[in-house]
Amino acid sequence: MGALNLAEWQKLPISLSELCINTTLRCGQSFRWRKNDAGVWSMALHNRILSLHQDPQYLYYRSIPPSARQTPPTPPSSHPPSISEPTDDDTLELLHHYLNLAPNLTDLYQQWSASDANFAKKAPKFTGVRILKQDAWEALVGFICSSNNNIARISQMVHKLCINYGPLLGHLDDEPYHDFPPPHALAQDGVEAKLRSLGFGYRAKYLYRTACMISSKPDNWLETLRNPESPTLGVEPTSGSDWAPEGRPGYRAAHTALLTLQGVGPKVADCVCLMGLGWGEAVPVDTHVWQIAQRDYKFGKGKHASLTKATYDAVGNRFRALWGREAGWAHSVLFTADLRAFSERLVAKVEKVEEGVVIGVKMEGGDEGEQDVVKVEEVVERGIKREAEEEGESKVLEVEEKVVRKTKRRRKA
DNA sequence: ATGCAACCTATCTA
DNA sequence: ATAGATAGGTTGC
Repeated sequence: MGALNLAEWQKLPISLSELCINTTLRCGQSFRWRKNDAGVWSMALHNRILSLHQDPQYLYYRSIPPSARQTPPTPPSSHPPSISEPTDDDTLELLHHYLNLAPNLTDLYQQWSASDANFAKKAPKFTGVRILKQDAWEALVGFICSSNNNIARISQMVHKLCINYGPLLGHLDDEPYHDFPPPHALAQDGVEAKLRSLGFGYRAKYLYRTACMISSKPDNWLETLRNPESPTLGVEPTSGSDWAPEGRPGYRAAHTALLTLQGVGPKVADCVCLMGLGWGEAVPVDTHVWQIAQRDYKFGKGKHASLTKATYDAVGNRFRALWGREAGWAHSVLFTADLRAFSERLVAKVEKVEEGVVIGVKMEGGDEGEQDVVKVEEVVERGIKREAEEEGESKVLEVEEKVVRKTKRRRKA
């Protein structure tokens, strides 16, 4: 962890409340970031390899530009003489855009907390969750892969797409980094069979057919569906004349257009709207969000007993009415809180341990009461397995196992 | 308009 | 140890 020479990195002052890459880059938005043992996140992006590291004061960044590679794709003479190589300012601009740094996340969290007690309760453990501005095509492909799937396998599948169909940009830590393949690369004969052999399952056909459909449209078709408001500043009142719980007309139009693609249903369409097209009000209702809607927002009964198309829209409208124009951002915070990969943050905090006896246990992130004691106990167990794989903090593990035994006795007492 | 089985696969769960 | 459920769903009947 400590063998990083950060002196050679560019840095940007930013607080963990405004951006937490450790949460944002692995909460199921983007599937290509990889973290090494030194805590450096890397990904091929826009013809370069980008690396990130964060501490409480700064976001550190650096990129391996095309010029550092063996064979530049374009001769230097084709560039204007003043800008012969990508500069670090260029990278900063790219970062600012990709990480979507314009909106003030702290203000937004405050707004959502003021209008929703449940958000106020859950959010403090999951600050700095920011919606990335990803490429729309990449988001589309990634979320077509996401159906009936888990984040680990989705990431693996996207990686295979890049390896097999994306241009090689270079190496880092002896590993190849490929850029994301363009639509025409996936619209070739034989792609479906190849993807099946690579383990994509029934999504192989969806990807091939959607790639063909996108390739047959004008090049900028996806871009025409984008939110034209360049940076979405979220601090203005959300009850403007153009605002409705259904969302803005441009968002509805984009959503409808995306539904015509193979393998794209309402949930995937909303993921692309939110993370690829800049529509902050898009609320993807997946299995997690549906659970949340039932548990914390009184859905799941009467008219909205099951997740039909009508219920899907009702859930989105409810959250948009509650959280406002950046409802999709707030949704992602609660979604992240529900992910198993982050369940360790809901673990009860051990105040003191003496001779194997738990003296005090403080619950965080849940209601009081018998029901939740059982819930937390389950979360603790999953948290242990998770940590054992990733961090290997043996002392913490021992303590938490004792917590498990302690709380287990209270099961259904 | 709602309900339902089928769809690929790796991992978790009981 | 092993069948069943689940993981950021969509499709077609």
